[in-house]
Amino acid sequence: MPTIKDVAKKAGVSPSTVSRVVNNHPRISQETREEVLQAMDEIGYHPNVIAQNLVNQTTNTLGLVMAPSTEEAFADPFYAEVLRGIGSMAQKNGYSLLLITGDEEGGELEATLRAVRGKQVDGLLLLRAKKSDKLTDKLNEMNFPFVVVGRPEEEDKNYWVNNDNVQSSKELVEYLINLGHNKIGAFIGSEEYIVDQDRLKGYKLALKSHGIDYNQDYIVQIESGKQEKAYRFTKDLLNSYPELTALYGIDDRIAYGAIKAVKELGFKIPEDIAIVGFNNNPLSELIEPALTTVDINTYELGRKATSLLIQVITEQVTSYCNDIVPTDLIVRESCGGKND
Amino acid sequence: MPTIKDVAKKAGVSPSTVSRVVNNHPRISQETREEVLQAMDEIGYHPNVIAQNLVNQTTNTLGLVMAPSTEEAFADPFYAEVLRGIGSMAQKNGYSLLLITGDEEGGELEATLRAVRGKQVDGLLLLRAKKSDKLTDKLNEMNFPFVVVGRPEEEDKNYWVNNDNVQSSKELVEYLINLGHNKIGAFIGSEEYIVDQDRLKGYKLALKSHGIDYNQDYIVQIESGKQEKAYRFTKDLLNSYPELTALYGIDDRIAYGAIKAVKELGFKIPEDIAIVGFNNNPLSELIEPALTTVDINTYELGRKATSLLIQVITEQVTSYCNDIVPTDLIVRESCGGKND
DNA sequence: TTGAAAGCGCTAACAA
DNA sequence: TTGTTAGCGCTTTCAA
Repeated sequence: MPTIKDVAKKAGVSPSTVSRVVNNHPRISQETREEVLQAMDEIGYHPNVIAQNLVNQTTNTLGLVMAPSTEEAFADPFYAEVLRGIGSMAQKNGYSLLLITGDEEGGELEATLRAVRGKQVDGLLLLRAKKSDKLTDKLNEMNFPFVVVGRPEEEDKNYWVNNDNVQSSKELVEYLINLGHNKIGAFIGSEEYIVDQDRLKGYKLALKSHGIDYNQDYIVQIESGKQEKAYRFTKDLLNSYPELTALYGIDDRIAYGAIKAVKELGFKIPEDIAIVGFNNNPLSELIEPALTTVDINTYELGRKATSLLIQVITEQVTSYCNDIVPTDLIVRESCGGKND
Repeated sequence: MPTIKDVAKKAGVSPSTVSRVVNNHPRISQETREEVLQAMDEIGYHPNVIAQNLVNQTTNTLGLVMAPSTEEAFADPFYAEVLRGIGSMAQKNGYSLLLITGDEEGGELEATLRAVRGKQVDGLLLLRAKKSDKLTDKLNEMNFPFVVVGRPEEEDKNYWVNNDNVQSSKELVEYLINLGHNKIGAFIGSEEYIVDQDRLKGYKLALKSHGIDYNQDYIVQIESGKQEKAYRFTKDLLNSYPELTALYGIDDRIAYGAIKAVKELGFKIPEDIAIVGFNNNPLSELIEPALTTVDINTYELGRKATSLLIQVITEQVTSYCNDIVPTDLIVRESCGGKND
């Protein structure tokens, strides 16, 4: 592989001159520029990016931290969609993407620190924020640029991009309430995840603002995406609390499990039981009944997060800020009320 | 950020000694090793990976070439799943993953060459092979290590990992034939993609071996994943050829579109029309009726491809070879015949 | 406008 | 077992 020296020799100039034409340095004569370009072309020269990275102390690469494990990560359409957005924006700005995953629970912390300390990335995108996150603490301590996709615990000590989960969850539940439901079972994720807690908060707010008492018994904890569990839990829940007329799944896939269970129990959807989900999984319009859910605009989330990160890296933004991506209530058939 | 020199100074040794303990060089006394380790710890030293890469002329990074554009790529669960497999194997062997995508049609060629020439990756994984692929030609010319996921045109001039699409497609169609179908409409992708042509070949072989005439009119070209189109094309197809009793989608998502159309036309599945898909999309067991399809073991495909690539890079394998990952026919409800 | 020289942080002969 | 030295391929100051 030819180096900058080879080009220099061929063109009869110094390596620094070649470097200048490679980097479009302005103060260089048209003549030499052309000679050098020709020489580069003739011997098939391409700059060694690693060497550039070393001397420039920058890599034009963004790290993508997927929590908690690759295995789960890619199985979730949320990731696929947010990756689309990230990829599109990164590319547009000339950044590469380095995937960072951990092999075990929490393994991504080590992997991430290695990439950061090893100077392999200029900044990080953290997908899915945990409530107490050692990684964010550590990164802040190191003063390393990163953007959280989701709302971090310390809202004003981080850059982040998120949906307004509280508000959209509230709207979703109010939609149910307006349809006449006031006993609504809900499957919510672990306390560890902020998204889940935000959505639960929205649920509570909706009840409150309509003067409906919150009943802890109607809330079932579940890991997001665990359809099989949702299926079983739904049966348990409806057996224990036959007064329920609606079910709220923290994730569309949870709702699918619920739908299956409800049908098997012989109830009709939406006549006997209304069901809503969250995230607008592509399948939700195909399933029967088509699921009423919230579209969280995942693609846009990815784009905005990436754009913000690049601004942070290039110091176009210097004080903590965030961006809220709007959501859309997608009314389909699982609650009736299509005309609402 | 402390460098190797700082550690050397602190520990009272030379930089090369520090380098040796970092790299677990054997010939080093226990004493100095410990002193150095302690010094590293005290000043918080971590090797600069970029500098290591430059001097070692290797990056421990695999490039992932996603064709044709990020946007489409991540929307397909195939990618998500194959990424899982790749990620798992890469991690296990200490390799990082660099995502390479193009911003326009064919843009990934440029992006890939830049990464290769820039020495950013040690090898490449090409996802989804095109029939005439400039990239593979170019890479072979440069003698750069890569593995194709899918079957490349020149089978014995590349390393590749694939499913036996011809055979599994044949089995799928034979399954339909055994159920009594002999007029089977099929939605197949562009001629450009080898996967699609292989599956079409399997379709033809199945008919032939059962003495059924092949009817070109029953074959509709479609881009894989285009559910909306499949929906429209299905209506057209069934209107034009009411004699059809079964539909074959090159991709489960195509089948979803077909299912929707068939239902709307008032036909029953599987009683009036049987439907099969391909790829075993996670949604296929949820849709109604649950879709009979072929599981292509995408995760394993990713793992095997990565493993092979690493072998090629480390020169454990030096002559062209390939690996076939077995598929499984997944019989669900969309054709009846559950007991077959 | 161009070149010489130093240096980014690391590794590896070679010598001691 | 350890240190000295050169060099990976590039950029950039400084001087011309």
